[in-house]
Amino acid sequence: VHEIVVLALDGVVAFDLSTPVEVFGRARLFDGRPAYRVRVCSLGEEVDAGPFRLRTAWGVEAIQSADTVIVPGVSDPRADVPAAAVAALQDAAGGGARIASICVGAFVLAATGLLDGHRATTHWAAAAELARRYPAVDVDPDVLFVDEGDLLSSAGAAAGLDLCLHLVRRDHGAAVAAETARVSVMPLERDGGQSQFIAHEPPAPAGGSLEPVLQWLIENAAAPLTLTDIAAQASMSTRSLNRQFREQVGDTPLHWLNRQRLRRAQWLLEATDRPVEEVGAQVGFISPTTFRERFRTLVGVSPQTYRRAFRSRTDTAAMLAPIT
DNA sequence: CCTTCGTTCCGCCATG
DNA sequence: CACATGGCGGAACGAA
Repeated sequence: VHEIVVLALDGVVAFDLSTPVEVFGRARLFDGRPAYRVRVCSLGEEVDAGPFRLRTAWGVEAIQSADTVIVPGVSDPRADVPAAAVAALQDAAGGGARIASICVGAFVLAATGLLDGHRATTHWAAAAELARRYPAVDVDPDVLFVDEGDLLSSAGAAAGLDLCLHLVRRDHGAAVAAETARVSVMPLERDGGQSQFIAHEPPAPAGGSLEPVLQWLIENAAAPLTLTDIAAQASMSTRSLNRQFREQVGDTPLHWLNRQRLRRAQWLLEATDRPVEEVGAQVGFISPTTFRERFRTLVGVSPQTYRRAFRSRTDTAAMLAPIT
């Protein structure tokens, strides 16, 4: 059984702590057996969790046998991370364990140096501070979570749910993840719709001569681009562009571009009150109808439903975990 | 839901 | 000859 160990440091945010406990703890395989064994460990006897104290049954040594270590946020991200915790996390990573942070848990992870040279995210309000303190970490504040293979990080509290479900999907497939989401009363759309929430595909498939073009595409996604435009930018023929794209990105140019547009649209639906039609127009869909239809086929629900589902869940999160 | 029209994208092949 | 490019045409797809 896959071993999950959650590291509870003093000041641990209860919401972040319970997210992995609940999600992984509820995940079931097809035959009904638990998909994970979940343990919470701590440095000392008791953990100060703010409004309450927590007694854990395991010490940090539990981390050594973990397949995945989860690092929840702590109430003061600026606080020094205990050396024992740093050492334990470094050992775990050295031993091949997967490590994921939730919310400002990214500060703890960054303190180990493991994030150096990697992309990561954290709670939006703390992103600038993280980037300032750890310049070697490539901080992306605009995404729900980042998957760098064995190093993952998620944004604000609610995004921790997405991250955990993402891991369930990676480990046991979409069906198990969907069932877990259902049991946890998560809106389905976030796990049903594929990887639209993953900010960056895992390690950029090297040899990306198209990399600059991709960057340019992302920046100009709002403009009405045609294949010819893109080919011109890449200074190659449309034929070659199509071929290279398939080889390097594994997708066709326009299909990929639309995915970027939809990702941006999701973000706008989450973060703003702009009307659906406006959002569609702003990310580069000429016709509102087309926008709605494409959104639906890729994400699984209509833009309106998506916004509602997201709002209801972040409200809950904001209520339970007003972080920093 | 259907229909029309333009675009995309890929197999095939010539060319560098 | 191995390899990459790009033009051509048509089937499939997307936009309206």
